[in-house]
Amino acid sequence: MARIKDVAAQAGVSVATVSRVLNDSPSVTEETRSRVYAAMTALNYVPNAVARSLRTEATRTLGLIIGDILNPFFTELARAVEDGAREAGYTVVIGNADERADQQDHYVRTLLEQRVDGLLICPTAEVTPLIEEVARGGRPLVFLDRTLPGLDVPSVRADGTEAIRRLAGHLRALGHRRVAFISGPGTLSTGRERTRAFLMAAAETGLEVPPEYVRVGDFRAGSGQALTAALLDLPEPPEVIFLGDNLMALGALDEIRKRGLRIPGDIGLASFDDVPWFSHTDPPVTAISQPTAELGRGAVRVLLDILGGRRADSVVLPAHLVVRESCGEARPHARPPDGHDRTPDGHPDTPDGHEVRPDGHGDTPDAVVGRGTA
Amino acid sequence: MARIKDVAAQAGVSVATVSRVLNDSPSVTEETRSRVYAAMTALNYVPNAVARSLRTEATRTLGLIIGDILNPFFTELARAVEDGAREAGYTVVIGNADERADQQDHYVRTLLEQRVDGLLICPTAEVTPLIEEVARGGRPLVFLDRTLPGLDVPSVRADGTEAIRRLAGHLRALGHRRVAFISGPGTLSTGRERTRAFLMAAAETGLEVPPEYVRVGDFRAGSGQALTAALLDLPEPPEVIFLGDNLMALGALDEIRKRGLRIPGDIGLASFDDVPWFSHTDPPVTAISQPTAELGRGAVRVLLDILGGRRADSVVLPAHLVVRESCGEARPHARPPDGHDRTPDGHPDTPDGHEVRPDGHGDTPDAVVGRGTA
DNA sequence: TACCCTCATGAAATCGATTACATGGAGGAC
DNA sequence: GTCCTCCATGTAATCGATTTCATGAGGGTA
Repeated sequence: MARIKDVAAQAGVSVATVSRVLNDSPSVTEETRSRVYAAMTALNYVPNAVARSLRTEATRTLGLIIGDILNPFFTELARAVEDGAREAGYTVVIGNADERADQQDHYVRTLLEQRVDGLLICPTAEVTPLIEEVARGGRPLVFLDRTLPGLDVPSVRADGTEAIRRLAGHLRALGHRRVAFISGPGTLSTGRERTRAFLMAAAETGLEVPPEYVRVGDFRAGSGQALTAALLDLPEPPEVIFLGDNLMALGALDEIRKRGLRIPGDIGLASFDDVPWFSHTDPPVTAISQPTAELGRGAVRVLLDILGGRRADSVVLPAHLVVRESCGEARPHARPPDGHDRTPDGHPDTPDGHEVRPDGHGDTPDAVVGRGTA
Repeated sequence: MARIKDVAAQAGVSVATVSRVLNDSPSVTEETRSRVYAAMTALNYVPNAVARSLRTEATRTLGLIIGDILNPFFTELARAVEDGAREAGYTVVIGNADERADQQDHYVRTLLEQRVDGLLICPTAEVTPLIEEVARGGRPLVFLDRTLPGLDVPSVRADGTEAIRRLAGHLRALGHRRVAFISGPGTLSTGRERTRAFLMAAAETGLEVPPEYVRVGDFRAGSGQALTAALLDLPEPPEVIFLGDNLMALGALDEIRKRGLRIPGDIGLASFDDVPWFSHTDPPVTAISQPTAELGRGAVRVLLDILGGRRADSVVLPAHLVVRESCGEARPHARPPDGHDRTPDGHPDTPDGHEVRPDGHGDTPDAVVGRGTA
């Protein structure tokens, strides 16, 4: 493979000049420049980013560690991160923690060895010694989606409190009283926050939530299914089950379908996270939609701010309730022959403040910014 | 950041010795080894993979270029590739071509600059000059899912011919005659092969497929929706529409739902690609399932074979028909109170040879191997 | 013509690891 | 006691780029 030295020889110049051409230095004659370009194409020269990085101490690469690559929320997030990074000329290396702290740490180590310029982490557990070391070491680091307490690391995440409050109101308005919540692990900030928000909203709204109605899953399909089964087997099962993320909702759908129960007639269902196919299930699922794209791009922006030596603020974006039919929204029996059978589209904010959106595509929420982490 | 030189000083040895410890060389005293380890932890030493790669000419990194990161088929594929690579001690850098040849080439260039040890590419278009150069240059390269003609590059892909034949039989058995196909671009091997397989199967089975029933989409939701609309607007619309991939099926569902048509009563639907949520749509979608995990891990294995200097064979794995309800399978009107409302689970191969699988989870198919590409 | 300034270019050090080769001490054989 | 061997360790070259500093040609001015 051709090296810069070969290009220099072919063009009859020094390696320094070739390097200047590579880096668009202004102090190169137009004539020399074109001779160098000619040599590069003649030799099929591909600059060696490894050598460049060794010298410049920069890889123009960002590391992203997500919780679970099979979770569409994280893949959407990853896509947004990639988009933002590419626009800024960065490559992204993705690590899949598979919701395991050891695997998360494995990727942190690998990415540090690879000398990524900065890290975006969706932390999978509580503070590990390695994460703490990275944070204290002052390495460019941003938490995404989830945060860790006690570290001075900016974070970019969504806040579902208001959306959950609206969901509670929606359920109450439909006449439901007994609502269960299957949350995520208490070791994750998202798990804790959603539980707290749900309990608060339930109390405010007057929903009945006995202790056995609050279960802790692991944000994966299996636990959603198992815990749904447990709830359905209670002497007095809930009228509605609210799932803490889209994978557990998938598991819940499996369990409900397996039992031959009808939604929302026999059991109502709602989910945190909105995914494209929620509008195609039987029936479409009422969900809380996170501004995934804005989260991903926002996190890249914050990280690039740190890399650029600018001040980095944490970002909190609101999540939105998307009402569909899975909690008992009226479903017309006769469909009009010519078109929509539900509320028409086009950002219709209903009087009680939530969004009725049969198609599941989002709008751009406004950002709430604050300094550092709690 | 601590360098190998600092560790050497701290441990009172030379850098060569530290390097030997890093690389598990046997010729280091146990006592020296532990002194070096102590120094490394004391200094929080993280080896610099950039410097190592420059010297060893190996990055232990594989490049993967997928067609579209929003397509669950490709994200599943990516996950399988990552799993396989991690087990072998490799990191994967993913590039998202977004189904655009220029973006694909952009990532090829970037990955070459990063000196990945090998490339896995799901080619997004016909042979570009860059791809040809890479192939001719003898760089470790494997095509995944899609292939390109005329290049001596091994490929790992699924063959849907038999599954499509079974789908045709299934449709015929249900009494359908007029079946339309929305294919992928003719520039992609998968688009061409699926069209050819469908036309062959239709002819064999006695389905009516006038030219206006065969449309060419781009494997993305938008085209699935638009082309479904076009088919439904025909003077004599088809009884069933078969979509060439899961994203176009999503678009078709959107269009059908928008028009208030019922599936399968008003229009039947089937899809190439199976995704987890197809069993939760209204109604569950009959689909052709590709052995995604085996494809991804198989491709890594082939690439590692090339890297290890072993002979590399192309791999072709069969796809499977998964019958659900969207083409007219009988749906019970009364559900039993205690459980399943459809065919029971457990790998039931029905007499006519296809799999009836309400849950959408797969089995391991047998591999068909052959030398090189066509 | 002499002097100085500008600017394009080149020579060589450098980044942090690996590794071929050199070295020296311990131990065994005679 | 001498010599040879083996083996743990050290010295220094190397990978391919960037970058600092030196250099010399060319041009403008007095």
